[in-house]
Amino acid sequence: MAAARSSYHHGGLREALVQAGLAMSRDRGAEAIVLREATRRVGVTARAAYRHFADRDALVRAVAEEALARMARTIEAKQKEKQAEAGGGLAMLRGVGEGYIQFALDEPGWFDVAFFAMADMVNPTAATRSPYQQLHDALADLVSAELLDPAKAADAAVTCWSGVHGFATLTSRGPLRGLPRERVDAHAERLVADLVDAVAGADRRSG
Amino acid sequence: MAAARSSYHHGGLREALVQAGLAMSRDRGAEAIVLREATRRVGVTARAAYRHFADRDALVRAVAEEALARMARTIEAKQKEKQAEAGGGLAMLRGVGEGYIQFALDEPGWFDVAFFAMADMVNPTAATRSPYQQLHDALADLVSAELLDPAKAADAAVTCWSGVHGFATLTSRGPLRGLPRERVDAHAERLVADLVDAVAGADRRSG
DNA sequence: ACTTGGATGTACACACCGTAGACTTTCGGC
DNA sequence: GCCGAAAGTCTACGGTGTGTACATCCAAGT
Repeated sequence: MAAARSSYHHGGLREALVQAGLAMSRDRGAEAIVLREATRRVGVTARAAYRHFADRDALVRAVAEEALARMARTIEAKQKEKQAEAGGGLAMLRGVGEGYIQFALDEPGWFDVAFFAMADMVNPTAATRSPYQQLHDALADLVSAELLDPAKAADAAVTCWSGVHGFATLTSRGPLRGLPRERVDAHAERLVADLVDAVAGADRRSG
Repeated sequence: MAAARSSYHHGGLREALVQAGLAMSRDRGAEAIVLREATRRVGVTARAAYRHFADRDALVRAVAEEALARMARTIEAKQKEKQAEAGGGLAMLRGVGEGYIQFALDEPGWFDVAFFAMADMVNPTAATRSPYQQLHDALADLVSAELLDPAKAADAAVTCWSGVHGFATLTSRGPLRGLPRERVDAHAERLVADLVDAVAGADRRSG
């Protein structure tokens, strides 16, 4: 069922094409995903792809969903790591931010593709756990722990997402991509700490 | 000299192609810039473009530079507006943030293209005034006014740029693009205020 | 066991894109 | 007025997304 057939019926074309797409986009991002090349790698005619995807864009979206899922896994791992060294809801939120950024830096191409899937991510479409949902869960925990005013949760989400996404974009494929990794990591840690502080420390400061 | 000639020599092909590129990218961003279509609009053979641009990418970069210049003008206008209602260096910094975001929302396509030019923007390449430089100038003013610790200026730049760029990306062409404009504007104002406060208010809070 | 229908791939074709080499027209300086 | 360089044209090649028509395979039903 999973192995490559020697003739005619492939057996798992859709999945194979997504894998090919992941390989292509890993280095040079979403625009490097080309349908014909994907079919070529899999060993099938170009037109065969259209049995599984309406058009190239549908392939890209499928690849994007997989990339997004991997991103979510990176975040989850980061959260576990941080929770171990210093627990609490704040650590979970920091994990989202740092995991988000780490994925963008480690896999800039996939981060670029994943952004496509984020477009439909806010709605409950995706069954997979998404970074957006991970952010919301972390903020919800903070609300439960009375570290965050429920009325300010939505604003907090926007603030955190914006800061982290902007930093990730600028440093992974943007103008700041030239910076040495250690310097970027230092910036990231401070940035995330500031964001978490601004969001969850608001009650303490201004009441 | 600037008007379109009736035959053979165009007179200002380079500029005309950039204009065509701006028109094409206005709605659908950088990937909508197609070299052949540009030459077609200008009324010239495809190959003619190569007298002025090494390849398509060079065209895109040229368009990006123009888009970036327009962005800078939007920011400048915003700064003048804000400075009138409530002066001070803080108003200048707020102007950068709000102008940046406003441009992204008003001209999402050009914002997308402009990002290409930002890549080479940090270096002193561009003669034109860039948003990055406007940000740095505003922060420098704050340092002069002793509202910002010089040692923290670099961090402040990263924090502001990340927050504003992320928000602009998410709301102009990203997952948050569906939000009604008034809501986005409200978020933007608060976000920028928070950023400015976090950056220039740090001394007051933590000393 | 044999047919049969729907899913899956194939063959071929088309328009469009970026780009290259060789040729032609025009412009500016002597 | 000539002539070299600059600016555009013509033709062509490989690559891409996508459409129409056909071939093949698998599984179910009698």
